[in-house]
Amino acid sequence: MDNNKLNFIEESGLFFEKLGLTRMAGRAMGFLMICDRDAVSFDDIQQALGASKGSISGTMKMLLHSGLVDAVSLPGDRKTYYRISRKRVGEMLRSRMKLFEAFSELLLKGNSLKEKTDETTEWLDETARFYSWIQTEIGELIDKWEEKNQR
Amino acid sequence: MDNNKLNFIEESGLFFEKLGLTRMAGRAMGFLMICDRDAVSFDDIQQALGASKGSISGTMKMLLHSGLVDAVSLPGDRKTYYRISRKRVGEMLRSRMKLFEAFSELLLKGNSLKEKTDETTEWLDETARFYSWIQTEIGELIDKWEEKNQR
DNA sequence: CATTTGGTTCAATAAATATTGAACCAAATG
DNA sequence: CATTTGGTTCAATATTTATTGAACCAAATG
Repeated sequence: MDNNKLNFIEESGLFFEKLGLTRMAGRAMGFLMICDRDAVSFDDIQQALGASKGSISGTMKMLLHSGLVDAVSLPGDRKTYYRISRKRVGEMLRSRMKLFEAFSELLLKGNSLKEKTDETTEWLDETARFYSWIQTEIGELIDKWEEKNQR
Repeated sequence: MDNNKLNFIEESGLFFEKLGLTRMAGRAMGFLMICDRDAVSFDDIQQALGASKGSISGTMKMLLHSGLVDAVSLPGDRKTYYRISRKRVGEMLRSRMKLFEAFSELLLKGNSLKEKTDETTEWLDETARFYSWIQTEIGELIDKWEEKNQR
């Protein structure tokens, strides 16, 4: 494969690793992005990434589970093909928003354990309100985008 | 220490671990949140978390570097004290927005490597525009919050 | 019903990361 | 200027996580 493409795949690996996926999953995403094939088989991916079957099997399962990738099957073909999920663009971010709500809750729980009222109390409270608020607002932004970019 | 507090500290450890910090750094954040002391010394933290000096040293350095924690010094006292950063609430999120811009750029780079125009091309383009757009919008939301919650 | 295909599973291993603990250092104190 | 304090540094170790590869399995094919 073209060297630029190989570099891109590695770059993608490192990027998704920063988001908490494995490097291999990030590579697979990178490959799916640029491979110029509509549906990519297990074998194609294994070849392209030069990894073991076991590793690809685990990787694709986690990408499917996380919703980043869809499986596609074709009639008269036992292989499973993979492609980047075609669900609405904001879905990925929407699911990340759950973390914000969880953060907000953690902060409130922290506050409830405090025995003194001080500047930290205030910080905990404001930060909790901030994350809870902005998570809702971001949800609305996502809706707005999706309405405008209707399928 | 109270058992609820110890549990909270562990919970905080796990939460921040999900965000990509170390568990120990998350524990330190948890402790700083609920310790009911304005300034907490290295030694206090080490005691509370039952870890080695080396581990606490590295942990506090990374929390300082990431901007989550501030160092405080007191006149006539050589110790360094630590507390949760008092910078504006949205700063933490604002810095995360750089990831969105980076994601957008990764997607565009991917697109530039494609040789065919297909549904993936479209996805890459729309998703890149989405993340770039929403990152700006979120920046504005943060501004709005900070204006309303003026210090 | 034997063989091939398209994987999955899992124990072993490799690689990456976090933690310890001892040695060390600079600044403050006696 | 010797000692104490408040750490830092770093090699060794422990822990966690990812990857391999061989054994395995079910469904499709011959």
